[in-house]
Amino acid sequence: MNYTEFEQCGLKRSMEVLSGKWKPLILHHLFHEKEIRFIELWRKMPRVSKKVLLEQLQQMQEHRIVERIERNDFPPQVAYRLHPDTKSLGPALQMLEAWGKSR
Amino acid sequence: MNYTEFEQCGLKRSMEVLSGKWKPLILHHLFHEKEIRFIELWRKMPRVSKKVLLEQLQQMQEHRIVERIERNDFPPQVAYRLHPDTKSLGPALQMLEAWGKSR
DNA sequence: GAAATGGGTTACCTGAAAGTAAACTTCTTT
DNA sequence: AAAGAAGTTTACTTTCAGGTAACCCATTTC
Repeated sequence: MNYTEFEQCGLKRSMEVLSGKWKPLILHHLFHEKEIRFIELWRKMPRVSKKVLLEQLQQMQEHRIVERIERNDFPPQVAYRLHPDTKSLGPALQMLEAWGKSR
Repeated sequence: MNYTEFEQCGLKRSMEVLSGKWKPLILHHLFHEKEIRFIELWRKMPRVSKKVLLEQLQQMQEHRIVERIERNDFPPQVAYRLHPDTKSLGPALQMLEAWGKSR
């Protein structure tokens, strides 16, 4: 019995980085908007606190799911967009979206 | 701002029922084996306790991800297989599997 | 009749995820 | 100078998924 199978399952690894209470919604928005400011995203998701939203985004950044773009304008302007690696997930996520809707 | 969007996001709904520490691995096995006994599944995943494995399976049953088949033989024989509704997820999950492996 | 089997239950514990609330920073507007 | 905006941080609390360990039940085999 090889225990490494545990770590090798690609599905598990994918799900790990995609799951989190607010991540699917973030992905949903980013797939539709291509780039969105932090504050805008927050306005679209008024039930999360800024803190938690930020945490989710930071984790997604570490996992290379999203990219953070900072323009040192004033007022501070930070935007998020999908990381290029994530774009190939589009079709899979669309299927999940449709499947989730139809139940 | 409509809060119901929160509940309507299909991606969120999908992820909710698919995520859980051991569910991706369970899915992985069920997609490969079509039907598998509880004890067999447990042997393939020796790092989960029976209790937790059972919990995951029960949740997946409630969510109509898997089906439970009971044969009242002796010793008790219970098997799990994918629920028909889940089979259409095959392609999406394969993509996630591949994506997860390639990083 | 003792032990093993397969599926499941019970009771209890722990850590990480998520929530709440407030404050900080740097600049702009009034 | 006061107030507000955008992004972030700090500190503290609550919740719950998952973990451990032991036990139950019906039958079979030794």
